[in-house]
Amino acid sequence: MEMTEKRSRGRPRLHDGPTNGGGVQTVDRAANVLRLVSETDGQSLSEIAEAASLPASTVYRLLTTLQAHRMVEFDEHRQLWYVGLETFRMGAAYLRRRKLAERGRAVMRTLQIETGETANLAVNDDEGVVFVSQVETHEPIRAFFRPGTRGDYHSSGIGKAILAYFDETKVEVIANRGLEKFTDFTLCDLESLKTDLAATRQRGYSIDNEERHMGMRCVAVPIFNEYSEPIGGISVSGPSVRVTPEKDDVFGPLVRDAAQEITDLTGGRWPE
Amino acid sequence: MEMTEKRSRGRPRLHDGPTNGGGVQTVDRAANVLRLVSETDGQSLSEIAEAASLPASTVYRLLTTLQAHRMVEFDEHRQLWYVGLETFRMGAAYLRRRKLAERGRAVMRTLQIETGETANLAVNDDEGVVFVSQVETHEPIRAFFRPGTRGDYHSSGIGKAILAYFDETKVEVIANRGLEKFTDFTLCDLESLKTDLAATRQRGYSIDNEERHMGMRCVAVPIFNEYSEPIGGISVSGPSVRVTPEKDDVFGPLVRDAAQEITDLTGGRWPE
DNA sequence: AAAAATTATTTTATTAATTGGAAAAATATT
DNA sequence: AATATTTTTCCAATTAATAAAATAATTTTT
Repeated sequence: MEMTEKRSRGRPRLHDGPTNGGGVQTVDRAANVLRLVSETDGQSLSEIAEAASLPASTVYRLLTTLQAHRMVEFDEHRQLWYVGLETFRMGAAYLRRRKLAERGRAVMRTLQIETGETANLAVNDDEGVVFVSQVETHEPIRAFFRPGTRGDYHSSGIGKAILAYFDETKVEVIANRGLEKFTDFTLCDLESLKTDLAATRQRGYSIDNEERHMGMRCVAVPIFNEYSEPIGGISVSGPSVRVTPEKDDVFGPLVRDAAQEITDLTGGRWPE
Repeated sequence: MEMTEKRSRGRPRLHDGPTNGGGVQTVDRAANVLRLVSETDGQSLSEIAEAASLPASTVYRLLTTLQAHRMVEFDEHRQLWYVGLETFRMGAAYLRRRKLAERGRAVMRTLQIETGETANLAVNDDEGVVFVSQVETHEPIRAFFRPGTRGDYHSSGIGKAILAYFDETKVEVIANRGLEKFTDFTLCDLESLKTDLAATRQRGYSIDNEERHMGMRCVAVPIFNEYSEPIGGISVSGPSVRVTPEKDDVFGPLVRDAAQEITDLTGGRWPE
């Protein structure tokens, strides 16, 4: 299909991507500080200043400004800075947009019960996938991701499910950025990755066979938007002693049905 | 056991609250813009500029700076701005430690004073509820739980408040594990339990009418997570001579307001 | 078809606002 | 007691953000 003639009003940008040079320094710094605060569980002013390579007085003013917006909070007791409720509130709007997590929740609960294992939902951006929601199994040994956790495309079940529906060139671009090795089974070269993606398309679901964490397997399927582009995916994950290769062709179709349902619920279109 | 009057290091602040006037204007504006973008489902530059009462060129530069951090994204098709994945990611850290007990503490103190009775906070796990925090009444006769105490779903006020918002099938699964009898009033069969849960949903709070300990009553309301799933609850409990049925429709709404406030503070969403 | 209106983006002169060093005020450490 | 940290405030220097205006595209009106 042709490009959907995306015609902007107004004067077009010189540089197509996000503005690289022409940013507002102060906001740039504030965003960095906010990210630093969100990445740790409580940090002192001096630690943040150190990490941001900025004078403490500057960081202090940025933090108090963000605090006025409740985007960060300060624990008087421990004298540490944390990310605030308002940042969470604004971020939650991201999920509301497609209502992916919201609408997917019921489907994931069903999937969790059907398989007995933990169900996960993640969305993609340029960098990789971000886990957004999880319905946990009741088994004592379980796969656990915090919401907001990042994962690479090549080393996660959902990531590989998405890659399988990307252009070949895009896959190559991602591979050229480097394929980090996490376990003995991680696919670290373009060749074996491509083979795996072809197999994924063939069988209709991807398999992460201890490629990110030893002893953990998962089965995943992508979710598509209205242009049949993959925008995320769901998976069922658990310890390899329970999520065995023998179960793949039971779990696979279940995950696939769930992904189709979520795609449907969010106004997406399944490819052909 | 008052505030552990923890003194800050460093020079003390003049104005104790969050800095109101002394913020960084640019960051202040950027935070406003981000909030505006997050509050609507796609806005054009001029709409945002209008809402922010700022010149379009200024807002443009703020937006592109936030875009470089992936905190907002721009839909080329529709020419509209949306919240970005990175805002979600950073906000998700707010839930890392939900700090339910910590954040609920102030609300519980208020509830204790309003009712004069002991306020309790519990969270659910697979087996039942676990009491994690308590603000005790000053009355000599009081309900006491040691933090970490477990309670069954069917025989505690908070447990029943939570059950009332579980799937019916999940309730049945729990009932099938057996409903232990503690007093003459304990609900030991699925039928009467279901009736009670329906009444709970109806009135907006659950009542434990000497169902666990003779002579003890309590009124409870659940606390919800961001998907409106119950993750715990709070209650007011005391001897049935003081916590009489006549007081239920005074205590009920008070507990409910408190639960709503804690839900809000911890990033949860009240169902519909 | 041409003109006018609308919208987004870039450029640039102006100056308001940010900055960061240093001092102050408290606690922590030796 | 003395010294070292840490947070917060203050302030003069000047950087960096601002907003108006220009530009370039599109859409609507004439």
